[in-house]
Amino acid sequence: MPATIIDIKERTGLSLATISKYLNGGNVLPENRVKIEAAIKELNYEVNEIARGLVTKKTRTIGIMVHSVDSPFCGQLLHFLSEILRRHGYGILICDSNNDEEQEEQNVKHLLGRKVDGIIVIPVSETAAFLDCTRKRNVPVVLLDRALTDGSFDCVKIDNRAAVINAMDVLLRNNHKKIAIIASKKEYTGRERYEGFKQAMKKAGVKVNKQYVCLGSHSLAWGYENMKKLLALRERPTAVFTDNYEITLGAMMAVNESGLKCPEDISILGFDDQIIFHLINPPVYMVEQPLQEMSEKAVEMLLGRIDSGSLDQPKEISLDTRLIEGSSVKSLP
Amino acid sequence: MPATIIDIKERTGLSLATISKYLNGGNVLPENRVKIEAAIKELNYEVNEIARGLVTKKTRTIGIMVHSVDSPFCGQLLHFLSEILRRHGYGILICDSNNDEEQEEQNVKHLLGRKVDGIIVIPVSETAAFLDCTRKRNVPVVLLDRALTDGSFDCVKIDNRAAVINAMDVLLRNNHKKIAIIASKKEYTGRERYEGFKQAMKKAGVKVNKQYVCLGSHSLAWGYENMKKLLALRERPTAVFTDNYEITLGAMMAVNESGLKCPEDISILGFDDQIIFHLINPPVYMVEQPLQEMSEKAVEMLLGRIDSGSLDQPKEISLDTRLIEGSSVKSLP
DNA sequence: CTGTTAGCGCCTTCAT
DNA sequence: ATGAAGGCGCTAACAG
Repeated sequence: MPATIIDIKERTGLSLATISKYLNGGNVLPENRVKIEAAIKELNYEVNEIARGLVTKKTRTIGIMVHSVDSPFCGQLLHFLSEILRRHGYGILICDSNNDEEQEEQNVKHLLGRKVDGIIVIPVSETAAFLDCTRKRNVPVVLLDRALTDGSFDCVKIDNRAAVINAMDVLLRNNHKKIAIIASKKEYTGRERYEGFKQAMKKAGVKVNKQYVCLGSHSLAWGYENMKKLLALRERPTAVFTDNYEITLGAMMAVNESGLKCPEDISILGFDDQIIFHLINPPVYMVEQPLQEMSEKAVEMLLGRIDSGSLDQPKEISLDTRLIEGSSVKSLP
Repeated sequence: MPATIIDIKERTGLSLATISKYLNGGNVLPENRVKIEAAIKELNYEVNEIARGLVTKKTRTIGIMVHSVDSPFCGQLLHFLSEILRRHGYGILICDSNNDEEQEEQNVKHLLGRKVDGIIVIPVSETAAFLDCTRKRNVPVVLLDRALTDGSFDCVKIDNRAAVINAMDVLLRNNHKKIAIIASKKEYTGRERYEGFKQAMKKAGVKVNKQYVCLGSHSLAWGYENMKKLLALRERPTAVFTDNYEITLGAMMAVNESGLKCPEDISILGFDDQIIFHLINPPVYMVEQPLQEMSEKAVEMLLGRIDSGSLDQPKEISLDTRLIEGSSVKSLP
């Protein structure tokens, strides 16, 4: 049985109110403060956050829903989010949506029942229906990495189109024309990056060969298969833009396995910075997302809503990315 | 303001007790059940788990502490754990210890303050001191993957020595004698697997060359650097056992970069099954851990303790591993 | 099967 | 600065 505030009341002779005040950072006579602190130590007292939550209506807990815990991208984001939230005194309740919209919907309910103060979500769904109940309950939500097609929620993401346009410049100024893309099709990020790809090509006056456009799933397998396919084409592309970590990795493997060399035989431009891409040979040219900054902004926006209860117009923040130089792009004459 | 049980009491004219009973799966007259269900739907009522927790002293929440969220191994485990616990109606509070013992200690306190019903931990620390407070508070703990040098807690892990001995047989029966090991030094798993390595060598009557023993950190860099070092030796080993995912990956990169070929020039035997090892060329011979089974056992043990309040002697479960055939081992004459 | 009555541990007015 | 009392939303005895 853990000690309660009553135990320390009896131990110190003070009233509940005084102790509670101390616990919450209020002013207490120095002598009383000493007494209380002694009692806390001896009794090994610890605030019962549950009881506190019941009366304050704040659990100091943030729910985090990720499309897949089992993904390095989410893992890194979770790492930052958890560190930042801890610094603010918040705990985190993590839910794995497991790339499943139904699960995602259940997760929201689950978090709401647990009275989280707010929710950060890297969504699976593309529409906002699953978030309706957070509205009714007035629980603030911040979208991370992926925006939704409808509904208005705060959102922190990167400027995907600009990132791709900027990155594609590397290929274009090295005189690549036969440029392929392997990307995910349904996700917000995949769609946006494909847009960026098309815009970059258009601006450069380079025609997009339909055979070079491989839109499918966000998976290593998709990257692998399609790179194989591209390499087998009669008119092989000279460069490939790979849309995310999984796809890039799969594509690199396909190249290695084919006996061809990157960048001599094919150039690769990737998205997402994972340590592995620095270490393999050649190091990959890629777009780095500011994961820490994204996490910080997301927390900042969420806590802002929570603290102020503000219902202002939702904000959408698009952060800049950085292009990391590698040796995976060949310069063409 | 979410609806409370009182709102539905007024809406139905029933008493709190009846409604509570319904909420907890008790028997209620069919007509009342209908009334209650209607009210719940209309009022959009949802049990307040906080209030419930305050009285039942159960939060139906399990704390999970991992040495690093940002690691594929932990990510996969989290995936399974979260799915299994959800099935049992539990939520999870995840803490990232970030490979830091101090953080780990704070995490325990944090979880205890949040009154989790139990804790599953993949520890950073090697001794059990940081878990003392769980004892005082009578909160059950299950260790996962890594045992501690002292203290007695339930523990679910694999039989590391047997796994390595079994795996090493592949190298030995293919007539490898110059076998190196790159492993982590401090961690429980690293130590155990090194033990297994030595035993296997001893049993086979093969002497361990000290130059071939690289004990250090659990990191990609360690694998990379040491494989480079091994490849540069005058008397290069013919095979290398790599202790875990990160090290194996680093080692593979070093090989690729060196221009040498696996398995022609050097054979590799890895630990931990990650999809990437199936896809690279050559697919890696490796030990697969039964992550799902580990997760299930851990949950089972923990919920067992929670439900029964039993304080029986802690149990240690060692699961069997599976050897996955690859093409990364060459047969020597 | 249903209703009444106490709390769970804490924070928050109010007085003092 | 401190104390006394009431209540957060729910469940757990009881009694009927």
